[in-house]
Amino acid sequence: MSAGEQRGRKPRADVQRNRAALLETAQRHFLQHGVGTSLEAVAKETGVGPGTLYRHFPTREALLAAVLQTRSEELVARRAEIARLGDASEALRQWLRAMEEYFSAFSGLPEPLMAAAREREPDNPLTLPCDDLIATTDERLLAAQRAGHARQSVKGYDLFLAAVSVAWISGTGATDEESLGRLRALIESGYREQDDEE
Amino acid sequence: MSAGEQRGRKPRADVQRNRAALLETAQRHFLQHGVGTSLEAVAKETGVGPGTLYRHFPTREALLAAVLQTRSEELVARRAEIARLGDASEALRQWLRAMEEYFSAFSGLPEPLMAAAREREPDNPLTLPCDDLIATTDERLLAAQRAGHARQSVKGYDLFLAAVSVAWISGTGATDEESLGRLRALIESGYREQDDEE
DNA sequence: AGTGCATACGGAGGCAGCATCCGCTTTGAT
DNA sequence: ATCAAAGCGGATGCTGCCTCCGTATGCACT
Repeated sequence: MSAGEQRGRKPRADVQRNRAALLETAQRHFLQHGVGTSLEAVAKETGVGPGTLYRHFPTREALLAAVLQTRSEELVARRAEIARLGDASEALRQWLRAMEEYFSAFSGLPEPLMAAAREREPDNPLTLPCDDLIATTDERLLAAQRAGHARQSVKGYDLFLAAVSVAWISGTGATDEESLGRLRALIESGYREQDDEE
Repeated sequence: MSAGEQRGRKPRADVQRNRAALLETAQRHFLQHGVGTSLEAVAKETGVGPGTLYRHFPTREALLAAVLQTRSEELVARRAEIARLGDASEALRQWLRAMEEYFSAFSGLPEPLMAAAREREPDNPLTLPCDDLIATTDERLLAAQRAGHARQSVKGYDLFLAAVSVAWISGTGATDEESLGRLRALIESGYREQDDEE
């Protein structure tokens, strides 16, 4: 299945192999050293030349997007689960948390993510995920607002920004989990409708 | 005045001249290109060698701290004004805003600032300002809490983090002033005591 | 199996920025 | 005018980015 049009020749075997190996190494390096890790080092450790890396992934963002693919799919799955929740308020809370975790996958991820949100050039492979996330946030927020659980003055983009912020702070490593928890609570009590006590 | 002990020789004239010129150029470059600007370029444009720059300011952080000196003094002055305000709630609001503006002086400033807050090594010249700001935030928050204007569960450090976050987002340039305003409002309604309506 | 060709590889190399070191100049004191 | 200390600045080595092109590799066809 899958191949819509593999006109002519069958793709070479080493291409897939190298691509997979590069993704593997890149993920490790992103995890250990953040998104700013040396691409040259990734290539070397994979056992390929820099040229091969750059042919497969022309920019750092492209490599990043490819490495994030798995996590993106997880997030989409989680979104579907969350959408089925009855409690709109709880759904919104969980969705914000899911986004935050996604943004915290690698240290320094929020920067290129926000850069992608800034420049509306569609050649940035991180732009598409972003748009999608903002749209989903809007959906969950609207549902919560309809249920009277969230202030009308808040916009989905605001909560997206809040989630990115918390992820950014988390990535700086300057803050313990306790402070992060209080920050999340602060944001939550910021967007909640006041009569929404439980 | 000033010179407590200028034992032996009078300091050379070119030292002060170069230092001032470097600060001037550096401020311009930080403003235009953010805190990551090329130090080599700063030196070249000032008309001195790289060695001279690094002798005066051993690290990027040292240069940054020196350039921020003026703004730090302004912030201290503003803090004194704010401390004189009768309304503790308004004082807290203004102080948070003042911090945020300080952090937004140059694009990318929040990163090294948080890094300074993380590593407790005192050789980082940005650490001291940070500590001071957090302490002041605590003072303003405590006053607001005593007046019943802020939730007891909030800590000064949380609001410090919130201010840094907004500055960071602002620095990414991905967000218009309107969204930033809503984000500030969200934070404010997050730390305010609910019965504090006006 | 052997041949030919498209495709992909990889490393050399140019570029930019960081940070250091050391021979030489400038400066203030005598 | 002279001297020594203090400061200067550029040459230098290093790391990382990214490109280009000669070469090796794997697929298809015989």
